[in-house]
Amino acid sequence: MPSKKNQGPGVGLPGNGDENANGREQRPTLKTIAFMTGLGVTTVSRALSDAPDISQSTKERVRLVAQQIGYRPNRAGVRLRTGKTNVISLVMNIEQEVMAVSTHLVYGLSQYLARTPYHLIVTPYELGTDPIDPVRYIVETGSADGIILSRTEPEDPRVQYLVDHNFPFATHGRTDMGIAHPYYDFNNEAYARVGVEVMVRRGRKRLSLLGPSADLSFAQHMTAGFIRGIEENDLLEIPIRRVTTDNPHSVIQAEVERIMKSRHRPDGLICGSVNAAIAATAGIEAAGFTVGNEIDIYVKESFHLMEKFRPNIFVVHEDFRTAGQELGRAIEQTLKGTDPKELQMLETPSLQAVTQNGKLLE
Amino acid sequence: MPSKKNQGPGVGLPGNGDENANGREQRPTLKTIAFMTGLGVTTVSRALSDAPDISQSTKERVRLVAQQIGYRPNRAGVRLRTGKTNVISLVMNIEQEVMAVSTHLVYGLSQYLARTPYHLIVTPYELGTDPIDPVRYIVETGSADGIILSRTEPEDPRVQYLVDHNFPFATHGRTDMGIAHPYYDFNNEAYARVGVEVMVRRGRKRLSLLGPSADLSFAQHMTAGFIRGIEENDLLEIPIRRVTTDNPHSVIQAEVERIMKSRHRPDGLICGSVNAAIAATAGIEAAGFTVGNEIDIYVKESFHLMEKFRPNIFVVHEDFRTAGQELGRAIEQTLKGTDPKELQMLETPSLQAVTQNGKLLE
DNA sequence: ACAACGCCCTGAAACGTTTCAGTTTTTGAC
DNA sequence: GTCAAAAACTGAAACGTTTCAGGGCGTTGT
Repeated sequence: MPSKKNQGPGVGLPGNGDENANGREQRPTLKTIAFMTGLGVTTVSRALSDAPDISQSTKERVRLVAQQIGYRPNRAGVRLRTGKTNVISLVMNIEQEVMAVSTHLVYGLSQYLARTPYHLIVTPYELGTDPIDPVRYIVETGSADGIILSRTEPEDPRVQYLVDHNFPFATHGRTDMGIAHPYYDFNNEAYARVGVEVMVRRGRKRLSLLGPSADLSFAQHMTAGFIRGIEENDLLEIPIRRVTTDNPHSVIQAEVERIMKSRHRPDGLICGSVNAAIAATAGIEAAGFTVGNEIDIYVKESFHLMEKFRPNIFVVHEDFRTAGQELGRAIEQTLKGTDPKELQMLETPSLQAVTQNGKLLE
Repeated sequence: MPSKKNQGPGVGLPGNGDENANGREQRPTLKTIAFMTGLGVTTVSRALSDAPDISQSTKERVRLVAQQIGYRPNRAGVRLRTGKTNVISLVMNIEQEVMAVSTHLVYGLSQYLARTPYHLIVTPYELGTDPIDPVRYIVETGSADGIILSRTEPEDPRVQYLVDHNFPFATHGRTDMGIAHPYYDFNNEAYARVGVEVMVRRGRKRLSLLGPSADLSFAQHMTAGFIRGIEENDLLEIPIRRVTTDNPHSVIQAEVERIMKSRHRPDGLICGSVNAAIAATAGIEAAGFTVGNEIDIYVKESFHLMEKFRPNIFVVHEDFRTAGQELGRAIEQTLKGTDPKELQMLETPSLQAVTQNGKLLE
C-alpha cells in the first residue's frame, strides 16, 4: 500500500466524491460542505439540524449543497459523540418462534423501521441459554437505542431488568408485573372465548384447551378466557395437562390420540398454535375420528395455511405483520418520550372473523 | 439537567463502573485500563490486540484487568477509526420470501454470526422498488462490512454492482455471470432430476414442471434438470407455461385444475415450492382427482409441513437453516480474504432422501 | 568508548460529529 | 454617538479507538 501524505494540517478539502488512489471512495463529510459553502463546520452541523442561531438563507444554502453532493451523516461519528446508535434490537429465540411468527414480525418491524432513522438488528438466543443474557449485553455495551422483546412471561426478569436500567423497550405480549410499558398483544382471552363461542354454535359440549406453556404470559390469558367461556355456557371441560403447544408434533399427536380413545373424549378443541392444531388433527385421525365430524378444532394463525389445506379447522387470523409494525411504532414513540400508557395495543379477534377452509362462518 | 463540570483536562479516571449522577452508567474504556495499570492508552490498545512490541507479561496484565472490569471496545470508536462496522447486512424481499425461507435463513445466519464479532442487520426492500437500492445505500453509507443477497437472478445487477465496487458479499443462489463469488445454492438441477426419477419409479409417464419465475437463477437450473430427466427416460412433457410458483394460490389452483381437465393431463407434477404444491393439490382435487392416485406431486420444503399434513406428496428437504449458517461462514471467510472459489457450496439432494408422508421411499 | 540495534513503551493525531463558550456583526434604543 | 442586546457565526474540545513516529534504555559488536 503506497504511503500517501496528502491533506496538510488544517485546511484541505476532503475527497470530493471521486475515488482516491486507495480504491475505496471518499464520502462527503461536514467538512466538505463547510469548505464548499465557505462556512464553519459548526454552522453546517447546526444548519442541518435546523438549530436556532442560524439564518434561514444559510440553512437553505447548506441543505441544498448537502442534497446535491449526497451527504449522509457518518453513523459512527454521531454515535461516538452522542451515544445514539440508531439501532433497534429484536431479541428473540428463533428456535421457538415457530413458523409464521418470526417471519411476519421481522417483516412488519423492518418495514416500519425502514421509514425511520432506525435499523433493525436481530439478536438471537439459543434454547438452553438465559434469555436475559442478550438483553444485558445490549444494555451494557449500549449497542442499541431500544429493544423489542417477544414471548414475555407474566413475571419477566428481562422487563424488570430493562425498567431497572431505564432502557427503552417494547414487548410482544403483556406482563403481569404492574409496570406500565409499551406492548402489542393479541387478546388471547377474547381469542379463547370466541373459540368457545364457535363450539357452542356447532353444538359442542365437551371442550379441551391445548394451550401454550404455562410460564408464558399469554397462556394465562387464554386459559382465563377458556374457563370463562366454559362457565358462561355451562359446558364441560376435558382437561389436557400433559402437553402444551411447545411440545413436538409427535408428543402432541400421541396425547391427543390417547385422550380421543379415552372414555371422556372432547368434542371441541381450542388450540394455541397451528403446529398444535396440525398435530392434534393427526392424533384425532390416528384414533379413528375425523375433524369436523366427531370433533371440531379451533386455532389462530398468521399464514393462511388452513385455508389452503382445508382440514376443516376453524381459524382466526393473528396478524404478526401488523404486530411488527405496531411494535416499531411503539419503540419509536418510546424513544421520543411518549407516555408508555399510550403505546399499549391489544388486537382483539371477533367471531365475525372466524373462517373455516377459507370461508367466513355461517 | 444539571450542568456538571467534572473531569479536569488531561488526567482523571473515567467513571469506574458505578453510575454517575446522570443515571446512565459509564462503561470502562481503554483510558480506564490505562489508568489502572499505569500504562499508556496506546500500550493497552496494542496489548489487547496482541500486537508485537509489547511484553508478554504486560499483555497478560492488561488482559486480566480488562477481563475483570468487563471492558468491551466501543464499537463507535473502532468504527470511526477503522471504518470497520462489524455488521453483516442481509438484503431480502421479505414479501416474496415465502414462509420457511426467510425464517430459517435468518435463523441459521444469526446463529452462526452470534459466534463471530459480527451482528446481523436485516435490510428489507419492498416489492415495487428496485432491488439494487438497498445495496447501493449500504455501499454508499458504508453501513456494513458485508452483504448477503438472496434470490439472485442469472444476470444480477446487484452482483455486478458489488463486484464493481469491490464490496464483500455472498449470495443465496448462483448467477450466470462468469464472476467467481461466494454462494450457497441448492442444486435445483439435481432436484428436478431426482423428481423425475421418483416419477419413473412410480410408473408415471407424462410430467409437468411448475417452476419458479424464469428470471430467477434457480428456475433455469430446475428446468434444465427436468428436461434432461424427461429425455433420458423418454417421457412426455405436459408444459405449464402460464403460471409460476410466484403466482398466488388461487391462480395456480385454477391453472392446475384447467390442465387436469384437459385432454392431455399430466400424471406427475414437479413443483418448485410448497405453496405451489399445496395450490396444485387444491386444483387437482377441484378437478376431481386425487394426489397419489391419478397423479403424483414432488416438491422440496424446509418446514416438514408435508409430513404433518400427509397429503401424499413426495418431498425432499431443502435446508435453509444450513444455508444461513453456510452463508455466514462464507461472508466471514470472504472478509478474511479467502478465495471466493473456495466458498461456493452446492447442496445436492438425492433420491435416498425423498420422503412421502414422513417416510422414506421404498 | 561509541554507534547500532532491539525491546518496550508512549504522546499526538486523526476518524466525523456535536456542543460549549465565545466573537463578530448588526440592530435598535436612548 | 454610545451602549446593550440580539443575531449569526466559529474555534476548540470531546467522544474512544488505532496508528504514526518516535523515545528511553540496556545489550552487542567493533
